[in-house]
Amino acid sequence: MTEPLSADMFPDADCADRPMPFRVGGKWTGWVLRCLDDGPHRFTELRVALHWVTPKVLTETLRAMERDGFLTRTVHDENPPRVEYGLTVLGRSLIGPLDGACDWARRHAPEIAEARGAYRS
Amino acid sequence: MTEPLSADMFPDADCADRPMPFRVGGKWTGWVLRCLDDGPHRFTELRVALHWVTPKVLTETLRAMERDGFLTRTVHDENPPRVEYGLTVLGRSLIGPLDGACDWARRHAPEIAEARGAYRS
DNA sequence: CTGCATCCTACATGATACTG
DNA sequence: CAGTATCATGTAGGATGCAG
Repeated sequence: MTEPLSADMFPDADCADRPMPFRVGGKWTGWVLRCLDDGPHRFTELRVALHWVTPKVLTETLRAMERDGFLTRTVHDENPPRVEYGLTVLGRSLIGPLDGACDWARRHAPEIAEARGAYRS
Repeated sequence: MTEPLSADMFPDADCADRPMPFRVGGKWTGWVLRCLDDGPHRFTELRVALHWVTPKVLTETLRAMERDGFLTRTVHDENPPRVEYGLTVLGRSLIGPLDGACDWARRHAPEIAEARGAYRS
């Protein structure tokens, strides 16, 4: 596990641009869950995968998820410092409903696009 | 169908106060879905059930849902005017994932509360 | 590398008053 | 009844720079 995360893990056409009526926590919480699904990863790895979110926002997201028990933050006492974030059992349990929401979005995105196109006034 | 909506349809203790990491659309979208699940209802009925949301916010929510094809707006040409909002098939299909999210929240709310209590620093 | 401090903008939400 | 118009506010999200 813990293969390095790809910067193209979330190509725009397939994720951000699709009308997604569901939100999990903050704007980035769902994506962090997906990033950590295969094992722990580091701060900068997450930054790259999440299209260079600003460190402030990423820190806030991670702190909130840690506070709610969705992930753990592990500091390895090395130089240079290494910090790893990994999902807890509770955090992992979020992935089921998250998948349900994503499946819905995948299946019904065309209908939403059509409805928006047909909407006038 | 279309029994009048109760003002206590969403008692605070059971909904708004529970930590809910999921969001469907805007803040009120999920609650509108629940209100319309049993059939069409009127603007003011929705206002009452949703704890007297301001008309501006309710209008914005309903317009957005209409635009995305989740509900239909029907104007009955009477006096006084009567407008009814009802779910489309697409809107109804949102209820499945919504239930999944709510079930998750119900089951794991205690763990989140515990994690928040244990969180220090 | 990690992530805090500061400042800033945009949007979501809301209160209040008014109209056909 | 079913909204619209206007104004106000809080918070999420982001840009930039600096520190351990």
